[in-house]
Amino acid sequence: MAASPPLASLRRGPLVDLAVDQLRGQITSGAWPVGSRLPTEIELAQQMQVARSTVREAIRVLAHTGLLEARQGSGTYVRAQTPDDGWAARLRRAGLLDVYEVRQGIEVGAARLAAERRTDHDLARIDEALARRHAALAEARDEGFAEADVAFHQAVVAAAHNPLMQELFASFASALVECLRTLLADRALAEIDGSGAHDELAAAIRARDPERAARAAAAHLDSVARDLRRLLSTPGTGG
Amino acid sequence: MAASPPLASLRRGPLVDLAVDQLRGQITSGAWPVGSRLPTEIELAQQMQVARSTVREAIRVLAHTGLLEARQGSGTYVRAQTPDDGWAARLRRAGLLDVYEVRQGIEVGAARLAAERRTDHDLARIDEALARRHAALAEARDEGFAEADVAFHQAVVAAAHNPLMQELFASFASALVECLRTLLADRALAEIDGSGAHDELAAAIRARDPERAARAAAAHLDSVARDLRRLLSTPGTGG
DNA sequence: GTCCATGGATTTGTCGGACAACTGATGACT
DNA sequence: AGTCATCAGTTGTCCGACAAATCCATGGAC
Repeated sequence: MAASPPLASLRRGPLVDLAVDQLRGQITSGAWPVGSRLPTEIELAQQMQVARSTVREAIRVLAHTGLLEARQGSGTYVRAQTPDDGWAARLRRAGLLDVYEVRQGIEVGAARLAAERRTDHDLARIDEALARRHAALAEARDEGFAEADVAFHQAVVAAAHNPLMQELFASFASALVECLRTLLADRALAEIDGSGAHDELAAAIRARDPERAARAAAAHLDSVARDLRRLLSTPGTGG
Repeated sequence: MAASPPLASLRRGPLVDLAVDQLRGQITSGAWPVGSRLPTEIELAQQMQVARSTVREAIRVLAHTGLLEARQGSGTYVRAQTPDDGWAARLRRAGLLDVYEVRQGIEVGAARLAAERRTDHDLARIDEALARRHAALAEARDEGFAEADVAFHQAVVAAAHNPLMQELFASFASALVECLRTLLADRALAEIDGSGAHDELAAAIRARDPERAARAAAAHLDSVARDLRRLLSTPGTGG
């Protein structure tokens, strides 16, 4: 189970740092939602094949950065999805288009890596989000659609198995939701779908075809970026 | 219920948090100058009247905020007097490959945008850095080469006119220099040039050809990434 | 004299177990 | 029904042991 050949080399550094990355990955990827309770320290230690003290040091680090909160006698809970340093504020000050352009670059690279490194578990998460997205699209539920769409992209990035990428993307999430809201305010839900671009991306990742995945991601993100540019350049909607 | 009793409990919170405060106080107050070595974990435990594991958790927290650095077999040292902000903390701990992969995504996108938005001034900066890079290459000056190379890429990103992208890339700079150093330690300077990939990228930006610029950037970064992966996955050079 | 390897001492990294402190819920008693 | 004691579960802290990495002094080869 723990043998994942194509993954990052084991023992890159101290075990604690690896444990921190792994736990943070579960949070930033959305696998552990805000407010949820983590497995007990003993269970985590068994799952990661390390001692409880190692898990404790990792949890303490994340608790000190604001991502986790440990309550004695009760358990450890997810407090936030991204650290609350000045990085969030800087993002808020940046323009939507600037954020989207950076996201574009990251996600195209993530799509390529995801096609190379995805596990079956990654694929299941991607498919699950995609199914939710389809359902919301069929029922024309805007808010459900936005949530599922972001979850889909987050699952793709998670499949790239790059902690830094994952965290960066997670901090973009709120801005991306705002992008979607901006688009939804102007256009009908059906126009945003991108004519199955998401299905194509998922299929490419399933087929482990990096170039195809990168093309699918680039095409979709490009078209959305064009829409966003046109929309934001016209002084139509104040907001 | 939560009314604080007249006798404030000696334990304001978990012992570890108190230990963190105490250690941080020693650093921020200057009692422990930057670069100095801390007492051993056992000595600290005796001085604070806590167990070594408690001291360890506290040290780990401060290490992750950038104030301390623990070196196995050597000791724990003061790394900075104030916590480093933003992404610096996260980047320092991330693997070189992770950073490079994110950089890859950003710079390919930046190359495309640069081809669309570059001004004559941007072009001049790019050409100037490229000339310095060529000169350093001809004279086989490693350090000058690394500096000029990073300056070139930074100029390309600047030409994209996306403040967020620029800031993000700037925070990568130190990690990129380390990537270059890793490569230079293994290979000859001539092998790194990439057979004129930089000239091709500059030419594409000059010609305002986004797709050609993106292709040039992707090709170059991909080849370097492959070298880096091969180098970092083999335990050949002990760093 | 200079250089290297070599082995011991030192220090952090990880492990496993034990008990205390606290929480939440269950069940007994009034 | 309400109140309280009890108990299992979880985090907090402590302890001891060994592994891994580093530092340094010692000594031999040249």
